[in-house]
Amino acid sequence: MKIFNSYTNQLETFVPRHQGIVSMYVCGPTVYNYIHIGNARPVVVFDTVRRYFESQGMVVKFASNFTDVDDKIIQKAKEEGVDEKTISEKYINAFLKDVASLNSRTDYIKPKVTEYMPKIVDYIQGLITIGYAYEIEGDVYFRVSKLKEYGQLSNRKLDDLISGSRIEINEKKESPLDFTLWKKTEEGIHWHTNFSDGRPGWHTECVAMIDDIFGEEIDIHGGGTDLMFPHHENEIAQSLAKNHHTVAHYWMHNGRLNLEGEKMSKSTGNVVLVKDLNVNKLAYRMFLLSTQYRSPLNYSPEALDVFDKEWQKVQKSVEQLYRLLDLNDQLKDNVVVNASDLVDINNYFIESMEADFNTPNALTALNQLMKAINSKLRQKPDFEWLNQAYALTSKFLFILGLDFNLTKLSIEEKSLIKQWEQARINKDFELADQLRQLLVSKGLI
RNA sequence: GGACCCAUAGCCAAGUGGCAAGGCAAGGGACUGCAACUCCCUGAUCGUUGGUUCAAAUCCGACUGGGUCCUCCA
Repeated sequence: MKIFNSYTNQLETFVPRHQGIVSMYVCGPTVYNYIHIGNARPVVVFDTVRRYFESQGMVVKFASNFTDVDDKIIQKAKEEGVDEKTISEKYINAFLKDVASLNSRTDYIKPKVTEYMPKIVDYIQGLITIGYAYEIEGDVYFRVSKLKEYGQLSNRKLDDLISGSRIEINEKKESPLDFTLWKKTEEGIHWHTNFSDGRPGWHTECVAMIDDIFGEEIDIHGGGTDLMFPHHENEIAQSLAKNHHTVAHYWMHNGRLNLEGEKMSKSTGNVVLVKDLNVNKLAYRMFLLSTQYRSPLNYSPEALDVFDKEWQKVQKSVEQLYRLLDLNDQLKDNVVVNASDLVDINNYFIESMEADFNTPNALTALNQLMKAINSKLRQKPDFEWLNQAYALTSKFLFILGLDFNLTKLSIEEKSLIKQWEQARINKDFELADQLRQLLVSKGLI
């Protein structure tokens, strides 16, 4: 398995710290609104990464946070005249619902800032103790100049950062690059600490959570490229200071999703929400996987329509295959795939995924498989081959997160389908058309 | 202003030194009781321009055109 490591800026062979176990952390949402289709990209990308490792027999320990303390949440709470918890709970639930609709797993560790406050405060206190942070008038800042590695991840030099800085000069800070760990405030939800009454900056939560959940370095840290600087750079800075390592062995960053060529973000209002997508959500997932995760991806309704059709084709082929096997009582479990054409397709699929999760090529393999199945469905049934093809299809769909439920036919349904087939053989087309209409209305063909 | 990325057929998109995958659209054909579905065939001097090499979409330089980050953002 090769993974492009953003920290070293090169393709590297993936070796987990502990054999057979993969630890992953992905930066999660700030919960003040419904997620848009761009927010869904890292969710789907890293869910697919997780699914692939699991399909290879590895145990994946996966965590992703909820930022439930933030200026925007406080502002929203004020606007709506409710407390912050009401807002964050509402949008955490909405997030999980949207994630599930994209067939991304929700069974992962979900730490919240509000539940991590003592550990975040301890983390900050620890940084002060070792001289990597300082407190001024109740605010606490990280002392960036003390860390010569700063800028490695985002490939920046300290001098460039200072000269190119558009950050307003904060007189209190020692250097404009120093970032806030704790901010003194009495507005909105806040906590009492030795430094002041206030709340944390947003860079400490992830490292404090990773420290607590994983105890040591993790294998993979994921997130969008836009988080590289400053957020991930600052995570690394804090971790280097406190733990002398860079949090993760592999840093993975997914590219942005643009809307009709324009940047999409909640703050500009230029958004399409996941819950408002009017196509099958799995078609949207397929669209997201149709481009390599590191490349930018441009969304347009027309582009999505293509995958809506693609998805329906796949769905139809898989259903037909399943129905045929079911109708003939030929469905089997634990099928070994050894037909040479299927083995070739499987090899291509696996090679693609092993090459830094090349999902576009994995989708090509899925396409080849569908084509092979469609051809075989027109021939005299070879149930051995068809069962193998079904097993392979199920595997591909699981890994890509495009799996969907198929239910076995009842005896009555089987009988109906057989009657329809017989009517056609008998050239009783009036009866055949009636039966076909009935079967279509039941969603069986 | 500083840092960085991208440019492959009408559209989407793989390929990162050895004759340019795949999908959509388009055209042709096959199958079919009618439908729908499906299958087969047809398309590229890889943005422009210099260079390195036996060999370049792929490496290096310049140019042009897009985009990202430096501020909240996934």
